[in-house]
Amino acid sequence: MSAADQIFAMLRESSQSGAPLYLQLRRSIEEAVNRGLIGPGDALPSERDIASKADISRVTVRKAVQDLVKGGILVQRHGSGTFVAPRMERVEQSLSRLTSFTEDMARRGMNVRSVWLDRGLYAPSPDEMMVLGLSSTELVARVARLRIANDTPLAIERAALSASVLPDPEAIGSSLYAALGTTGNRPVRAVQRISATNLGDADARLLEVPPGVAGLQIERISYLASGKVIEFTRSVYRGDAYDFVAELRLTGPGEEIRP
Amino acid sequence: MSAADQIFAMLRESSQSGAPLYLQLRRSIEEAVNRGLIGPGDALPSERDIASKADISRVTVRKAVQDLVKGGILVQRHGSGTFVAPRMERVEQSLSRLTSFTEDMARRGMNVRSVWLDRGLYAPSPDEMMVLGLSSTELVARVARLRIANDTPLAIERAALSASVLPDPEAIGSSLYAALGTTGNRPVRAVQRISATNLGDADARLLEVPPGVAGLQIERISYLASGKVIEFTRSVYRGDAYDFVAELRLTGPGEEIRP
DNA sequence: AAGTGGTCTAGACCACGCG
DNA sequence: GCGTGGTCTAGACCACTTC
Repeated sequence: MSAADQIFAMLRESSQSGAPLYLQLRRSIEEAVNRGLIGPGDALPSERDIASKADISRVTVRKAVQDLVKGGILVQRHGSGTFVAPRMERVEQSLSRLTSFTEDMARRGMNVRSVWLDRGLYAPSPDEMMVLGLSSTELVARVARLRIANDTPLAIERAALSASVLPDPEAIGSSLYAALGTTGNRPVRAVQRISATNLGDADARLLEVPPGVAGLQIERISYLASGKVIEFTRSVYRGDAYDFVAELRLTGPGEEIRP
Repeated sequence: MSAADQIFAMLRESSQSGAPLYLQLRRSIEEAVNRGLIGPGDALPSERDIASKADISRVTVRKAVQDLVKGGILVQRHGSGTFVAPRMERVEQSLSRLTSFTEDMARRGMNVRSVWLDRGLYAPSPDEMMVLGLSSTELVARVARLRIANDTPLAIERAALSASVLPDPEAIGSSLYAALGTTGNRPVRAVQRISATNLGDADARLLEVPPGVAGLQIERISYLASGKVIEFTRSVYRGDAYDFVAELRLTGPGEEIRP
């Protein structure tokens, strides 16, 4: 009995449950993956094969499979087939220290590179005017990068700075902060806001995941020692590849704590 | 021209783009919402109406609408209709202080309550044995709560503690930490790991969101002053309702920073 | 009872990949 | 060329809400 046939066996067992067919099928496939009957990289039968063997329509098979693709369990390659998604080892990043993406990854023995998505001077958006304290006649420097580790895209970083501190975005080498440091504009403090979002089409394509999977959305505002805002960065991280780690402390004795 | 008709106008304009029909329709609806032509709470035409007016099949309409539901733009109520999702004001939570959910929300003037999902003593899972340092003959106390603010479910918290520090989980009042404090077992420090995930059916139902929307998954390990692990909590937060805020600092002078 | 979303079907054509 | 996933159709029945 082939591994994939286990799926059909489980399906038959659940066939009197009254649950929708696509749910029964979805659970059967999920079970087969969780039990290791089919492992990462293995191919599933084609949608048409599943449909005919399980005696359900291809539309219904697709609904089950699509759900699992969006959940990151399966991956589909147009013209090629449907496969169990490779297990992704997650990367941890500290939430209490300003660290370098490049160095962070290098310390983990990962091969890192970036792709420029955008570098230039623009008229500021209302958001940027507010946060960076720009007037509508000033310009904003935007730099956007796709961060890649071991050939896996991990994050999209879109930074905005006043053009007065970064008049020539094209001149940045591999490090934005190094460029800022040469003019004494290196941030010493930042505040980050983290939330979850379903990735849109554009971001999903860049990060090589199906649209709709969960991602971490991060807004960072960086400050100079003087307290002036220097940088406003909006980033999107792959939810399946990233863990952010934070340490919580009691700030004083006698503090009330009831989580 | 009714507000909803704007959708069809936009659809006709994009009809020569060559893009898939469901994408054209999805974008038209998204645009109408973003431009405020239809606001939160407003009803969309029924799937059948959209299908006939736009001269496409209902299956295709459903694909477009489903995508927007999973993205949190629309909500559907079985038997009632499809509506623009109400704008959710996000709640911010600090990532550097151990704070109380109840107090945090009360400070914001929100009405808070919890629903117990589980309270009891169990044989520990391998995870729990590892983290809490239990042997397989010891028991683990599990307490799980659904956190609700202003009648909106915000989070599911599932805590695990050694039964030796919480022998009677049923005896907890509204505050786990208060119960721990009476025996001198109140944590003073915690480490959190944050990631993003698509919510599964069970969690999505509890949080009253459609399955598959993005949520924040948080693992917290809490420590006593002695350094002993006291609590292991796995939580799931609604991604559309929560922002976690962290402050980053340079830990010392001369530190390398190149994000 | 009428209208809504939820599920399901059988069949079609297109776009992509692989040998 | 052949098999794969990607899109689309027209029609059906069920389950739920609302009147």
